[in-house]
Amino acid sequence: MEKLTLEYLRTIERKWQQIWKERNIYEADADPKKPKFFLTVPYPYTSGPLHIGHGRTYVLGDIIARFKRLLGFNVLFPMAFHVTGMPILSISDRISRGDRKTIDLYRTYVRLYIDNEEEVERVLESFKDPINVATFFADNIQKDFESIGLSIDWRRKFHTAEPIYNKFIEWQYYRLKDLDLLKKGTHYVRYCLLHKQPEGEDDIEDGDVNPVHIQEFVAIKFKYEDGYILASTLRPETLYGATNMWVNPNATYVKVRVHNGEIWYISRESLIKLKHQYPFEFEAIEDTIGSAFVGKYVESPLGDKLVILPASFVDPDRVTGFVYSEPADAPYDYAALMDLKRNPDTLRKYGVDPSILDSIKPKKIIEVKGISGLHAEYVINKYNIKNQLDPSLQDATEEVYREQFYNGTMNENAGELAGLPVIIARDRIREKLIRENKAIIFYETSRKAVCRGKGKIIIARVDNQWFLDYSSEWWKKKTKEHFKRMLIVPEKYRKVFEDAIDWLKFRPCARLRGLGTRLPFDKEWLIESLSDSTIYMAFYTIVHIIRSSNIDPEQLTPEVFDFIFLGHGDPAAISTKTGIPIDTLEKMRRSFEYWYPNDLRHTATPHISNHLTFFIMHHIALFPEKYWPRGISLNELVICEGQKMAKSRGNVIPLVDIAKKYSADLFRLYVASSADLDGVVDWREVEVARLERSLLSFMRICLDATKIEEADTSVIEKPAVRWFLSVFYRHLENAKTLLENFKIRDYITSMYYEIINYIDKIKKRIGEHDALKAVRLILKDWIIALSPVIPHIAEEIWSRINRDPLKWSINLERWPETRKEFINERLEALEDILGNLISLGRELKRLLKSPVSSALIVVAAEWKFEVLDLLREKFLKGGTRDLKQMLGQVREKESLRKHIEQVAEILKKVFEGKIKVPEVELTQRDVYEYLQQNREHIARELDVASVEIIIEETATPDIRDRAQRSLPDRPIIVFA
RNA sequence: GCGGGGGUUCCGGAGUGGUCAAACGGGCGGGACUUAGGAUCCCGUGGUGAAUGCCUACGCGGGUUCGAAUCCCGCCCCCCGCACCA
Repeated sequence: MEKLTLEYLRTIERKWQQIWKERNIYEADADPKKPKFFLTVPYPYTSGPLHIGHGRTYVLGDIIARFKRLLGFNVLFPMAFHVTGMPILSISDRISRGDRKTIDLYRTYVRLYIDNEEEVERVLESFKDPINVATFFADNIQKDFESIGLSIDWRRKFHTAEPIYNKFIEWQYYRLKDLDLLKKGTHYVRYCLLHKQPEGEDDIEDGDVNPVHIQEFVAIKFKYEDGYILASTLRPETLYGATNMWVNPNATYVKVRVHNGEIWYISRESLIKLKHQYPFEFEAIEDTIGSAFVGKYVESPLGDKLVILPASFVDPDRVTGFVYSEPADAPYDYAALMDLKRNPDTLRKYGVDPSILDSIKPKKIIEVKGISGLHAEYVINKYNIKNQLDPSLQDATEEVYREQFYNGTMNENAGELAGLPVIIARDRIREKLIRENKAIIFYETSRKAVCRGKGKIIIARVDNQWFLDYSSEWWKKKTKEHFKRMLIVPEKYRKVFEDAIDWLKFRPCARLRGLGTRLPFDKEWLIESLSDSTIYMAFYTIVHIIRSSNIDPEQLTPEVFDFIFLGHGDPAAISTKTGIPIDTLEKMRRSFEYWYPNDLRHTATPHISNHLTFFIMHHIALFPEKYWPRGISLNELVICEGQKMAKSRGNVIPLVDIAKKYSADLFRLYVASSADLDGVVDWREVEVARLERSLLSFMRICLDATKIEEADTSVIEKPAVRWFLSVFYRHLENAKTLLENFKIRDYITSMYYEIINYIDKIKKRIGEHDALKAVRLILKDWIIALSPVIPHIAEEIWSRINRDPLKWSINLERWPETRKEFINERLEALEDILGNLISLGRELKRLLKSPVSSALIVVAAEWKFEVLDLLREKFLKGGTRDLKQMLGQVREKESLRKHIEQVAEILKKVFEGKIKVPEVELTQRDVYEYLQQNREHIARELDVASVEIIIEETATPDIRDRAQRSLPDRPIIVFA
C-alpha cells in the first residue's frame, strides 16, 4: 500500500505530466467533424517568475478547458509569451550597468530555477542581452505551467519579439492605418535629461512603488519691469484671491527673451524644462538672484498690484520657481505669511518694511459647505501646522485641493467666475488666460524623480506621436453593440467594461524604445506592449503551421494575412508572389476559420479597462463579425495570509514553489475552491495544510476503492447505498450545471466536499468496507467529474480501474451521464427526516436533566400527511394564501373534517412560513417504515438502549399533547 | 468627485423576498482515541428553555410588504479603478 504523502502526489504528478507530454494529449487540430472550443488566457509577461496569483488565473482557465473537453469539444488552449516593451529591456540595461539591487533580485529569481551557483551567474551574465531575459523566463514559465498540469498545446507557443510575430503585427497596423484609426499628434512624456530619451515607469527610480505623473500647471504672466514674471499654479481660479508674489531669495532666476520678443523671468531650472516643452527659441539674457526681486511689484492679468516677498518653500526646480500667494485657500501661502509676520526681521534683511504685511489680507473667493472662515486657516489648525516647512502642509494642501475641486463654488469676489463650481471655473480661466496670451501651460512631474541611471526626469513634448484613436465613433458604436451580446462572467463586471469603452479616447500606441515590433511605415517607432497584444489569439491558429512549413518571416507579407484572416485575394497569386505553397496558405486559412472566434478569454480583473477592452475593439475593427470574441471570464487576485503579495513585503510565493513544496492538484483544488471567481483567494498555510490532509484522505478512499472489483454490486440494495447513489447522481447532475455556469467553487463543494461527507455518513451506517464498495460503484464517474480540478490524481485512479486501452487517459473520457434510475427523491426526503430527527433528538436529550435510556418516536397522524399533500397541490403550485378558501377545501375531505381546528392552525403556520411543505409526497407508512428500518442507527446515534416507533393515532394519553405537535417531516421524540 | 464592489455571528466568509440562530472554514470549549499529541474523529459554540419551541442579529435612519439581511429612499464607513503602464 502506498504511503500517502505530498511527495507521493508530486511523484504521480510528474509521472503523468511526462506521459501527457510524450503523447501530445493536449494538441488540438482543426477537425470540422467536431465542435470546437477556443479558450485563451493572456500570455504572461516574461520579465521574471510568475507567482501563485497568476497561477490561479491559469488554473481556472485550465479547469474550463478540461471541462469542455469532457463535454466533447475539440478544445484549443494555447499559450505564448509577452516580451514587448520596456521592462525587460530596462532589467537588462540595469544588469549591464551593474545595478546591485536588480542583480541581487534577479539572482534570487534565477536561483528559483537553477541550483548550480556557477550556472546562476552565467545566466545572470547572459541577461545583458534582453532577449535572454525573455527566453530564460519564458522557458521556465512554460515548465511552471506544465508542473501545475495546464493542458496547453505547446506547439503554438511564440514570443512577441519573434520576426514571424512582428510580421503579423505589421499586418495589423497596416490594417489599422487603412481604417484611419492610427493618428499622429503631440504628446507629453516623462523624459530623462541625462539619457535624452523618454523613460517609462520601469526606468524611473522607485517608479513602480511611487509612480511619477504628469501634472499640468498654468504659468501666469505677471507684468514686471520690462517683461513678465511667470508664476505657476495648478489652480488658476485662485488668481482672484492673489495677494502677493513669492520668490525664493536664494535661487537663481534667469531673464529670457522668447520668440515673440517677450521678456520672461523664470528660474534657471525651469528654462531647461521649457525648452523641452516649446518648440521656439529661448534667449537667456542674464541671471538674477531671487532676493533681487523682493520688495518689487508685479501686476496680475486682473490688474492687481502685488508685492514680491521671500519664501523658502518656493522651489526653483518646481515649475517656474515663482508662485503667487493666495493665502485664503493655499496652506503654504498662509503659513509663509504667518512666518513673515512672526519674524519681521526677515523682510528687513531684504530692505522691505514689514508694515507692508498689514496690507496683505487673505481674500476668500471659494465657498465650501461646512467651511465658514478661510479654508487654509482651517486646515493649518486641523493639522497643527507650525511653519512653511512643516511636512504636513502637503496633506493639508491636498485636502483643500480635493474639497474645493469637487465641492467648491466661486463667490462674488471671483469676478467673472462668480457662482461657478471650481471644477468649471478652473478650466474656464485657464482657457481664457491662454487664449489672451496671459499664461502658458507648463508640464511638471508630480514629484522629483531620476531615472535608474540617476538622470533627472522632466516632462518633454513629443511631436509625431502615434495614437490609436479609440474615440472613433463607428468603432465605439459597433463595440457597444457587440459587447451586449458577449458573455461576461461574473456578470457584475459588465458595467466596468461599458465604462472602459466609453472612457477610451486617444491612446499612444508606440514608443521609441523597447522590444517588439516596429511600425512598418514609420520605423523609428516601436509598437507599445498593450497595443501589440490585442488580436494575437488569431496567430495561435496558424503559428504551428508557419513553423512546420518553414516559412520565412519575409514571406509573411500583408497579403498572406489578408488571405488567412479575411479571405481576401487569390491564393494562387499570393503563393506565386511569396513562395508559400498554396495548400499551406489554404491550410492556415482553414485552421483559422475552424478555430475562430475566440470562445472564451479568461483572465484577472485588472485587465478589464485596458487589455480586454482593446482585445474586443481590435477584433471588431479588423475581423468580420463572425470572428468577434464571444465571451470573457474573470477572476480576482490571490493574497497571502491576509496580506497583498508584494515584493516589498517579501511574501510573494513563486509559482515554481508549487511543484517543489506543495502539489499541483493541491494548489489547483485550493485556488479553485477557496473563493468564487469574484472573491479574493487567501493563501493560508494552515488552510493549505488542512486541504492537503483532506486530499490525501480522498486519495486513500479512492485507492482503497480501486481494489474492489467493478463487478461487485453486493451492497447496491442497501438503503444507505441506494440513498448514497441517489445523492451522488443528483450532485453529479448539479455539478455539471454549476460548471457550465462557471460556478467552479460550488462545483467543488458539491462534487468533492459534499460527496466525501456522504461517504463518511454511509461509513457509519454500513461500515467502512461496504462503504468502499459503494464508492466503487460511483468511482469512475466521480473521478471523471473531478478530473478538471485534480487531473493528476484522477488520472492515477483512472489508470488503476480502466480496462480499455483506447481510453488510456481520463482526458479521453466524457462527462458521465447522470444515472437517473438511481435518483430517488423519496429516499432522500426520508433520510433528511431521519437526519433531522437525530439532530433534534440530541439537542433535546442534552436539555434533559436526568439520564434517559429509551426513545419513543411518534410519526405524525395520517391526516396531517393529507393536509400537506393538499397544500403541496394548492399552496406550493398555485400560491393561494386564502385561509378560508383552503379550509373550505379541507372541509370537503371526510378524513380531515374532524381535525378542522388543528388543520387551521397548521395552515396558519404554513402561511406564516413557520411550517414548510415537504416537496416530496410521502405517506405515513413511508416514514414509519423508514424509521423502523433505522431503529438501530437511531439508538446508536442518540445513545439510548431502546427505540420504539409508533404512529400518532396510537399514542397513549400521557404523551398525546406532545404527539400532537408532530408533523409529517418532523416526528416527535419522547425520552424516558 | 465619478464608476464599481462591500459593511452579516469572536474572525474569514455563505445567504439577495418566506423552511434564517444564520452554510462552510478558523478560533474557542468539551469528549473519544492515545505514552503523548501540534494528528484524527465526535459534540458544542446568540439568549432562554424538562422539551421538538420562544425571543434577539444582519453599518445607521426611514419606507414598501402578510413577511425584508434580501426591494425602495436618505446617511455613515471600507476597498478597487480613474489610463497610456505591463
